[in-house]
Amino acid sequence: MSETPTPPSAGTLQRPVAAGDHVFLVDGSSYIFRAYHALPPLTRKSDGLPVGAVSGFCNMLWKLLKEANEVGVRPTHLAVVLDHSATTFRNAIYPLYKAQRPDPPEDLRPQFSLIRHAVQAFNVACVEQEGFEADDLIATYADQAVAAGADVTIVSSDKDLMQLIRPGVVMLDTMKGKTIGRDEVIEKFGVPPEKVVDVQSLAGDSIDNVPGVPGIGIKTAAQLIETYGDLESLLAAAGEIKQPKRREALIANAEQARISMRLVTLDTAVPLTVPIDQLVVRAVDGARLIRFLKAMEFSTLTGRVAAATGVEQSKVDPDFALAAASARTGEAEAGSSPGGEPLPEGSLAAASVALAETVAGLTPSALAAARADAARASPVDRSTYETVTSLEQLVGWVRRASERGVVAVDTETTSLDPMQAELVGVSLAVGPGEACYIPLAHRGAGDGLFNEGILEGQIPLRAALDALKPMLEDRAVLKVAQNLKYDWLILARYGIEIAPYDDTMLISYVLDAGRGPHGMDPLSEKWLGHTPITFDDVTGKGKARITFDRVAIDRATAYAAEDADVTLRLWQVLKPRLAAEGMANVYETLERPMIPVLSAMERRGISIDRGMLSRLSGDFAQAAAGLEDEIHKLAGQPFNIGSPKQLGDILFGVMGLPGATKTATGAWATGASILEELAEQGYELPQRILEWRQLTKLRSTYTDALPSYQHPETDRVHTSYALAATTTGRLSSSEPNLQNIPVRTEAGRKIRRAFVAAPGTKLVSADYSQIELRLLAEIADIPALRQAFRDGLDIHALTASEMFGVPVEGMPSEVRRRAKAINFGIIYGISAFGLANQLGIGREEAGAYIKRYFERFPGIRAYMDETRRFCREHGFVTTLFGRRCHYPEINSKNPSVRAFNERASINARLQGTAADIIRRAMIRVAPALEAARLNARMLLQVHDELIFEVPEDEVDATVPLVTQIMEKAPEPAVALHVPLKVDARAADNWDEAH
DNA sequence: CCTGCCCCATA
DNA sequence: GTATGGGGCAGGA
Repeated sequence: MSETPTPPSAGTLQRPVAAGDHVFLVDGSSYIFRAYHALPPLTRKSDGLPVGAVSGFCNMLWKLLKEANEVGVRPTHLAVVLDHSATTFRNAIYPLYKAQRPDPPEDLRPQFSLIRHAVQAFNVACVEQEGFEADDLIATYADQAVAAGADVTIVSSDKDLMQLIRPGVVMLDTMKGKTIGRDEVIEKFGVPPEKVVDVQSLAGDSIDNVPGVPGIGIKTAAQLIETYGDLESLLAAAGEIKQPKRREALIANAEQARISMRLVTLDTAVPLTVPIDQLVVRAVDGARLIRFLKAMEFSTLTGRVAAATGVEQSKVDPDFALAAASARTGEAEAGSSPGGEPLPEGSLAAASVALAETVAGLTPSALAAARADAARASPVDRSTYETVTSLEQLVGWVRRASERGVVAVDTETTSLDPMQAELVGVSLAVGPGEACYIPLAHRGAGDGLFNEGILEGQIPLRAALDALKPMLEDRAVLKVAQNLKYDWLILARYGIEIAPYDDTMLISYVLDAGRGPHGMDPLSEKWLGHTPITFDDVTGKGKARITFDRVAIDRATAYAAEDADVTLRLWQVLKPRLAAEGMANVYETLERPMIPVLSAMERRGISIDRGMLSRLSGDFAQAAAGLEDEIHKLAGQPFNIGSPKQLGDILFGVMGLPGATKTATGAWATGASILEELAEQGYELPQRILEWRQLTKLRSTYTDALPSYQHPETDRVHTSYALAATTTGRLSSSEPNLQNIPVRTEAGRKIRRAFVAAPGTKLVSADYSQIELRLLAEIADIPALRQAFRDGLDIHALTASEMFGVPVEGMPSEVRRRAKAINFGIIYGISAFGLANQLGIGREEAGAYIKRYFERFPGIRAYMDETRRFCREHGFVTTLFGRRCHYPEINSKNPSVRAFNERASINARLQGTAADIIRRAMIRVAPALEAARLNARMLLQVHDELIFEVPEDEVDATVPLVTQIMEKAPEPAVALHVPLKVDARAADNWDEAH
């Protein structure tokens, strides 16, 4: 590359400016605005991120550095100078200065920090300084350069910089491709550069809100300055001016003109934090630059840079933190299906490789391995954590986060319940060991009566959030959290919507579901070999537990900053594994997008009829009390019916009823099936006990518990969904568990009736019909079953007919019931033992059923064999959408453990695929409703059912929309050979809607 | 006060 | 036979 000589000083950080040098000062801020308006809009192809200004900026910078530029000289020193903040010393002079400047347009905003990344990628100095405008920095650098005998080119067309032009200093308008020198300034202002400020202080500037003298514009100002020499001379001689209006205006606004002079005059004495010597041009690192350009998807420039630097671009991956795959929140599909079928959406195939910040030649798995090694190598050192107590400190951390492009975030609050929690502090980590805690609402460790006030030395909460919000919402800064849904809910209540984001818990879940817990402490142990301070350590536990706002700030810093530190390290270890193990697609399409979906559902909650539950509770209690008397009478003595131990003694010890069996621990078994057996034989006591158990269960678990979960402000019940709790991909619900609300018995359904629609709305319940059986037909590839579903037949009756040779017409219900049990048994990984239990028949008979079933449906036996074989070989099974469910004990020497894992793995493919499908539907519902301008809100998910709250007059429009989304949810990733069927209904309560 | 066990509610 | 969460009891701290 003889055309692109390495600067003589390459590799050194600084070299004094000397005669013959050429200093280029790029006015970054004004360039960005200009490029935005002048260039055609450009968005990144794969996700629509606006990048027009970034593109223009990169092309300009490349030209300056490597190709012929208009000045015909290459810089020895170069800096991109940016405005740091809206407030500068000029606001002290004149508060209205730039006060009415509108916010930058929406699609320009995210480009600012991208341009900072660009400057870094070019290995060019980026200068910005608190309290000064870019123009002042440029003025100061220009002065120093000229003093040292160097030439200066200011890359800008901003008229405010024209005052700096003099021998040795020119401006360069790269977009118009022309230089601006003395002549051009005279053309614009009518005066030479040294008198530009005089003209500007008279003419003012409406855009920057420089007042000037009313009625005097550039032309008149130039004329006056031409005549009188400068502003002061003019003001001194104002009385002599002939035109009365002009005379009066000048006299009346003399002071205003002087203020304007101070506003427009650039400060050439800024105390520079980056000395001019450090602006020396450094060698471009081709790979680094290409990483950035690829992430931006600037293919033309990437090609040029590759050619000029000799870097093979195919060996460089896009910058992981900036690439579309990381920035998106999961709206797109994957590049290819797990089965290898090509899909219409292709963008993610390349992007998932981009997840790793690979250097050229390092494969994703090599990177993942290297990261895992490195994680254990650098120990966690809590002593380096910083407590952030001033806004200046905080701004520094925010800036660092923006520069790095990745930051781990954790919130500390007053409660584990995100619906009740108040923010107490925030911790950040920008690199391993580089972490801080920002206490915001810590109180004294008082007894609750005294020391109530917020401790001093904390940044006011609002100010801190205002400082954090732009970074937390900046699309160029990836936020990493552990169990983000919690922090998302907290921050949402403070008006912050984090984007883009990663969740280490979900990454771990995608990679290792079934291989252990995904909480931070176990993950830290597993991957970092480090034991973090536990929450209990800091807050105590049980009765002695204190809320986090009472934790001493230094202690809180150690705990909270460590959490952020550990989270970032976990992310570094786990994230590369996604690409290496081909799981990025599952994470991005099935996990990450669920965070906002579930957050919204939890935040919304569901309405319950408290009075109805209270009445039910009384009814149940009364009925149970009656049964209790009866039971004691039948038993011949009072005892605790709720104690299985005592009950077993009465039934089998005292009364000597038949069919006694023992549990694993040697106690009498008193489960429902045993009591039912006895009841059928005519014993009255077991029947009464079953009734008593049902009533007391319904009362304690539901009618009494549910009202206690009503939120004090919303008056609704807000469950919590766990995304990483099951091996199969199902969600789980807790506090309260709304996925096990009774439905089978009449008494139970009364509880369901207490889940009601808000006034003016209906509850709509939409559930998949026999989804797992349909997926069995699909996955096991059973043509007869597939066809039966396509024909809309009664699948259990058909199974019975095939197995027992009974015609479907007039089939006895008992025959159909048996076939139904077998179908369910298949889904559960059938065993003769289990089927026998379910049907109340002998093991041999059950075994014969299974044998006959497999004879009739050999494909299903093949499916089960293949699943077992695959799981034994790999330790996991996959769903249709590529989710992996791990069964590490599948090869256990213990036959019953092994058999259990085989059944679970057979079930997991079906249950897991169904879970994937409803997740896909859930992710699509909100955008579809919005597009249709419907106001329905998803409230609950119960594995194969979604419950919505729908304005009454929108029910008719909402039901088909939701049904359609659910039935088509597998598409386009997977084209099923069986139809999915969804039943939906609207009513005033959940029971009638279901 | 915590833990293991039993039992039971759902899909 | 699969997947969960939770309440009450009983035993050990």
